[in-house]
Amino acid sequence: MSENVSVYDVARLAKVSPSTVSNVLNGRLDRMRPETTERVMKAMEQLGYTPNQLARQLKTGNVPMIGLIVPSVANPFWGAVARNVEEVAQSLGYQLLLCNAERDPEREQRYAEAMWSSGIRGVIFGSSPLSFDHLVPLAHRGLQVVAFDRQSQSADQVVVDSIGVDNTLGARLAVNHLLTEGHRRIGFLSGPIRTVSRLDRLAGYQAALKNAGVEPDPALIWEGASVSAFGDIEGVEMGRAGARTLLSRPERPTALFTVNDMYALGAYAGARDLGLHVPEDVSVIGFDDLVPLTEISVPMLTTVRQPLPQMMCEAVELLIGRLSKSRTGPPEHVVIEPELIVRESTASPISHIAVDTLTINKE
Amino acid sequence: MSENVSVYDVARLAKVSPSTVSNVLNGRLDRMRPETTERVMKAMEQLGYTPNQLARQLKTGNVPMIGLIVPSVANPFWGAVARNVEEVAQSLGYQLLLCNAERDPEREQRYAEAMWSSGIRGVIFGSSPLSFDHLVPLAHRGLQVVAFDRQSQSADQVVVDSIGVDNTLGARLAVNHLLTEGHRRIGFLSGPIRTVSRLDRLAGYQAALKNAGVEPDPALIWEGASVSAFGDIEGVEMGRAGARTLLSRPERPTALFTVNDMYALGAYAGARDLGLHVPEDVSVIGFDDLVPLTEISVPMLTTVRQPLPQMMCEAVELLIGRLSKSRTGPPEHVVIEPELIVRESTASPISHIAVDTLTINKE
DNA sequence: CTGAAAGCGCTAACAG
DNA sequence: CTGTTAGCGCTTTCAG
Repeated sequence: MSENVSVYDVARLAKVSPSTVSNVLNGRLDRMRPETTERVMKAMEQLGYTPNQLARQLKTGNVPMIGLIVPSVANPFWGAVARNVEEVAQSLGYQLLLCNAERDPEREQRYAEAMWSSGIRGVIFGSSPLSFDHLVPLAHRGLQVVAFDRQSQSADQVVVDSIGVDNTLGARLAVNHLLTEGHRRIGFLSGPIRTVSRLDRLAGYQAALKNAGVEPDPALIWEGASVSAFGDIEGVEMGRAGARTLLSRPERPTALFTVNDMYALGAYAGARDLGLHVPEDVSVIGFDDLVPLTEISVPMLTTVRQPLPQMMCEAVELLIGRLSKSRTGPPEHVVIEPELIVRESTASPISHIAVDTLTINKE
Repeated sequence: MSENVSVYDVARLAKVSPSTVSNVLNGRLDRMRPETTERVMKAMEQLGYTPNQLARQLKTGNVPMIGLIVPSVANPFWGAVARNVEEVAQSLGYQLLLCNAERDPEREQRYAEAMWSSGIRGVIFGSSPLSFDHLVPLAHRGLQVVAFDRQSQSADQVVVDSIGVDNTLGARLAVNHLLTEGHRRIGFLSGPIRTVSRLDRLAGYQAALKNAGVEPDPALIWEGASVSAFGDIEGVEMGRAGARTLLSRPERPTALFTVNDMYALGAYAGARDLGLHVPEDVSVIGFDDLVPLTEISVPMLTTVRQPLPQMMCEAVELLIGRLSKSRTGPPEHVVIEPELIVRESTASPISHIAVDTLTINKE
C-alpha cells in the first residue's frame, strides 16, 4: 500500500536533484549525461515510482483527456460512437471521460462544468441539443466543444465546431428510394423532434415528397413522446408503437422512413403485430446503419449510413487541433455525405413478386 | 478566456482569508457567521469562480472517479454495462472513466496504470481475463478492483471482489431446457474461451449433458478464433460462421447453445444461410438477454438473463465501499442467479407442430 | 550539465 | 469565528 514515492525520493537515491528527475521524466535527455539518465531510471524502478499526474496537471495545466457527452451508451449507436472516439483519442494520447446525459440540458451542463473544473478543456457533444446556450459561460472561459450532428445556428450565442452527415440529404436519399420504388404514402417515424438532426431528417423527408409532387400528409408523421429517462434504448419500443399507429390508419402508408435504425427495427415488430410483412406489405428504411444489427435483421435493413469511424476521427482531430492551439479561427463544420445502403426491407408497393423488375428511374 | 480565479481572489474580494473560502466550499458553515458565508458566496459569483478540482484532489488525495475497463462499448452488452455503472456511480458522487481494452491484458494494464497515476483508486474490470497477475503491482499499491463475472482463483496472486451470475448454472438452465424439449445433439458456440465466464458456461453445458446421460460430443463444440481487434461486435459474425460449420456436419445438431446473445443472433443468420429455420429445424438459445434485441429478433430469442442493473449496482457499491474504507476484509464474491427467459427460438426437435404439447419433466 | 527555489490552487492544522 | 502557514508532487526559470 505504498503511495508516496516522489521525485524527491528518486532524486535522493540517484544522487541528483528533483529537477533532473523531472527532466528525465519529460524526455529532456539532451540536458544531461547518459549515465545520469541511467542512474535516475534505475532509481525509479527500484522505488516503483509512478509520476503523479494530478500534480503534473496542476502545474502544467495540461490534462490529456477529452469528454464525450452522449444521450446513453446503452444505445448501440452511441456505444459505437464512444468506441470510435475512444479509439482515436487514445491514439492521440488522450483519454476519454464518458457521460450519459439522457438529452437533459441540465445534466449536460453539470457534466461539462465538472469536466472543466477537473481541467478538461475539450468535449464532444453527441446529444446535439437545439441550443448551446447553456454552455455559453463555459465556452467563454475557453471550453472547446465540437458538436456531433449539429451546426451552430446563426442565432447561437456560442460558436462551436461541428461534424455530421448531411441529414437532409440522407432523408431525401431514403425517401427518393421509396418514391422510385413507387411508394406515395410514406410515413415518418420519430421520437421527440428536438434535435437539429431530427429536424433536418424531417425536412429532407418533406422536401423529397414535395419535389416529387407528393403533398406531405401530416397524419403520416408520427412523433412519439419520450416516456422514460432511459430514453434511447426505447427507440425500438417507440418505433413499434409508431408503426402500429400509422399502419392502423384507414389508408395506411405503404412505406415507413424512421429516424434511426432502432426505430426501424421497432417498426418491423409493429408491422408484425398487425400481421403485416416487411417489405411485402410495408417497406421500412432506417438511418445510421448500425452494423451488424442491420445485417442480421430479417429482412436485412435498408438504411442511410453514417460513416462513424471517419466521422469520429474527424471530430476528435478537430477538437484536439483546437486544444493544441494548432488550429484557431472560425468554427469549422465538417459535413459528410451519407450513403444509402439498399438491403431487403424496401420493395415496390404494387407487388412483392415484381419487386426487382420495375424500371427504376432516379429522380 | 479567464482561467485563474483562485480562493485567494475570492478571499480578497470578500475580505476574509482563503481558509474561510475553503470552509464555505466544503460546507463547514458552522464555523462562521451566516453573513460571512453570504459575502463569500457573493464574491464567488462575482468572479465566476470555479474550484480547481485538480488542486483539491492533489491536496486531499480524493479523486471521485472510478474506472471501467471493458472489451468494447461498441458491443451492446458492454454498452449497457457502462450505462448502468455510470448511472449508479453518478448517484454516489463518482464519475466514470471508460476504457476499451479489447481483451488485451497489456492494454488493461496500461489503462489501469494511467488511472492509478491520475488518482483513481478503484476500477471495475469487465474484461475478466483468466488471470489478474498483470495487476499485481497495482493491487499491492492499493488499487481496488472488482471483477465482473469472475471470481479470483485460489492460484491468483491478488484477490479482488467480484460480481457475476452463476455461469455454470446459467448454462445448465439453458441446456436442460433444450434437453427437456427432447434435444440430444446440442452444439456449443463460442469465441475464444479465455475467460472464466466462458469456461464456466462450457462446463455447465457439459455437466448438464452428462447429467442427462448424454455424452458430450467434442465435435459439437465450436470455439471460433478471434479475428480482428474490433473483436466484440463480431460475435454476430462468429456465431454465423460457427452455426454454419456445426449445422453442415453429417449428423447435425438440433439445437445450439451460444455463449452470448450476439452469437445467437449470428447463429440465426448461419442457419438461414443453410436454408434452415429457427426453431423448426434448429433451436437456438443465447446468454445475457440483451433487451430489446432479444425481443425484436425473429423469432424472439430464448436466453439466460443476467440482471445487469442489479449487478452493476452491486459492483459499484462493492467498489465504493472499499474506496470509502467503509468495507474492509476479505474479498467478497457476489454471485447472482441467472434466469432462463423462454421465448420463441427453442422448440422440440421432433416436430414443430407438437412443440408445446410434450410432457416436460424438469430434471 | 545540474541544483535551488518558487509556485500551480487548494486544504487543514493550529493559532488567535 | 477567522487568519496564518505549510505543504500535496511536480515543473520551471534561473543560477551555478
